[in-house]
Order: sequence, then C-alpha cells, then structure tokens
Amino acid sequence: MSPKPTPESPPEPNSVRAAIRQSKPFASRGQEALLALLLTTDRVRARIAERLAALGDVTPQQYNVLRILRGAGADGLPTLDIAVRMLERTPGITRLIDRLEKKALVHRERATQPGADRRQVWCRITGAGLDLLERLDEPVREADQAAAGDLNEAELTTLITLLNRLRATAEQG
Amino acid sequence: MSPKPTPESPPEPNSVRAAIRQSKPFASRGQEALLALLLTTDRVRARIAERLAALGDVTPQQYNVLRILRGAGADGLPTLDIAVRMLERTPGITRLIDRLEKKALVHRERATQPGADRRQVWCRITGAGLDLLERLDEPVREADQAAAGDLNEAELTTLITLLNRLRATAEQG
DNA sequence: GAAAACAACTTGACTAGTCAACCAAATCGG
DNA sequence: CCGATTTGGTTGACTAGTCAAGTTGTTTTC
Repeated sequence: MSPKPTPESPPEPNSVRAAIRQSKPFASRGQEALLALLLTTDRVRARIAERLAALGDVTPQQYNVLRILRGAGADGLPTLDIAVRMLERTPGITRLIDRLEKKALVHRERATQPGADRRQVWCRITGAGLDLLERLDEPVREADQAAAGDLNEAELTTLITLLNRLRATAEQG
Repeated sequence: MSPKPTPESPPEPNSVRAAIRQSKPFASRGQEALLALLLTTDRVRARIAERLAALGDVTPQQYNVLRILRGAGADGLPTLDIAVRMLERTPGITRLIDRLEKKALVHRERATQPGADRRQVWCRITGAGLDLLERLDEPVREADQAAAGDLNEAELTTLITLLNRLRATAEQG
C-alpha cells in the first residue's frame, strides 16, 4: 500500500481509515488488521441481523438456537448443552430461550421421569419453530453465498486459515 | 445420538467445527469463512474487553470515546460527531457518554456562546480521562501487537485486503 | 449415610446496541 | 418573515451479553 514517508496521507476510499474518519496512519499493520476485523464483522453481523429480522422476526442468536434444536431432533436438549454449542455464557441462554418460548417457537420442560436428572430443563423446538426454520433455509443459504461475495475458493481458504490462527492466539495469549 | 451413516470426518482440532461442536461439514467455503469470522472476532473482542477492564475499568467503547476526545483536543466535539467516528447509531452514544460523565472522565456542556448552534452538546475529556488514557497507552499498544501474534506483515496485508473486500460486499449487497 | 462439594440452572444488576418517538433549535421556501 | 422541514440530541422499550449470587438436585467422601 502506501510507502508512508509522509505524515498524514489522506486515507484511500474504502480503507479502514476512511471508515472511521481517522487522519493518522496506523501505528502498525497489526493494529490495522485488528480494526479491519472488527469493522468487517460489525457490517456482516448487521447484514445478517437485518435479513433475519425481515424474513422471520428473529435475532441471529434466536435463529441459532432454533437450528441447534432442530439438529437435536425430537428429544431436544438440556439448556446448558445449547449454551455450549453457542459459545455463550450460561445466564444469557436462559433468557434467550425465555423469549423463544414466549414466541411459542420452543417448548421447555423440567425433566421428571424416574432416573432423569431433575435439575435439567429440556428444550425442544415446536412445530411453529420448524416451520419458521424451513421458511428461512433457502434465503439464509443464498445470503451466506452472497456474503462471501466475490472471494473465490482459494481466497476463502486463505482467509479461514488466517482467522483460525488469529483465534488461536486470542484464545490463550 | 444419531448413527450418521456417512463418514462425517471428525473436526480437526482448532477448526471452526470443533469450536462449535458441530459434526456436519460446512455446506460451503463461504459459510465456513463467515463462521470463522464471527468466532474469531468474538474471541478477539473478549480479549480486548478483558484487558481494558483489568487495566482501567473501562469498556472498549468507553475507551474508544476517550481516545476520540483526546484526539479532538481542548475544544472537544459535539456528541454526534463522536458517534460518526465510532460507527455507532446515535441513541447509543448519548448513554455511553452519560456513563463516562458519571465517572468524571468526560465533561459535557451545551453550546451557549452567541453564534453557536445551541442544539449541540460539546463533550471534552477531563484531566482524569487523560490520565487514564496515558496509563493505558503502552499496555494497549503491546496487546495490539500480541493479538496480531504470529502473522507476519505479508499475511496481515492479505488479511486486511480480504476483510476489506468482504466489508465492501456487506456494505451494499 | 449425612456433610461437603459440585452441577444445572435462575435471578439481579450492569453495559450496550437497536428502533421509534419526541423536543428544541436552525434553516429553507414561498 | 412565518410555517414546514431538517438537524442535534434525548428518552423509552427491547434484545443481548457479562458477572455475582442464589436454588435445587446430584455426587463425593469420609
């Protein structure tokens, strides 16, 4: 990119600097990468949320729970097993499912059968939940494709590799 | 669980699939990339938040506002100018600054001078705010370096380029 | 075979982000 | 120069994520 001998060259269109209206160049490539990561994810997340809200009046997290429960089949899953698959802390999941239950997309039931662990609360997706997911399947697949946009397979692979390495660092720096 | 007739190769350690305990391979490279992006950013964000909370009892957004205000100098900035630089919607910024004012890191004052736009509320960083930032500068710079970790300059440049292209797509798909 | 440790949640109190509605000051058009 | 629109900002009502503390049921351990 820029040789940056000069102080304060104007940011190029579409650069991270332009996005945040910052006139100073970055202190380091690493800092620029970090900011690019955060900015990009914010945009992508917003797009996803927008689509899901328009199509099914659910948030991304709610959609995520529904898919996990569909995958779990008829028995459903105990609350905290969902949390593990969502990478979320436990208090959040309880209230998330509260809201799904209020919309009648999920049903909850404390385990009571003899021999069962009665601390667990089993969650399963309702018929309405399944219908909703089915309606969303196609649009979501298409949107995922569109999001990856003009990156080809090789570029996507590179991106995945680099992101996984960043993540490994973050997970135990 | 399910017998799953197909081979269903087990996820490799450190892969996105392993992270979310998913047994199915991804439908597409694009989907995998999207998920890697979201997962990685979550981890990175958590690391940053953790460091800032430990060092200065501020959240990343609060830190961000403080840096913007330091950059703005003695006059400070009107509320919404901060929002623009943060890529944030307006209602959020008001309450964010409410909290900074409560901590006495920022001072707010409605414009009253003759000729001024009296709708604007000027925000400026206090002495305590500047002190805090100064204490954080070094550790933050180091943490940024560490986060980029083992990626070299060329890899970082590649990553930035790919992210910027994804972002361009997301911004107006 | 009870006391202690642990596991599966739930609740409360924050920070934050989103949308919609609102108020007041500024500006625009006729 | 007066009414209509726009701009700057705040408020209310949600969803969501975080931490700390509680409750109830299960497992250890001596």
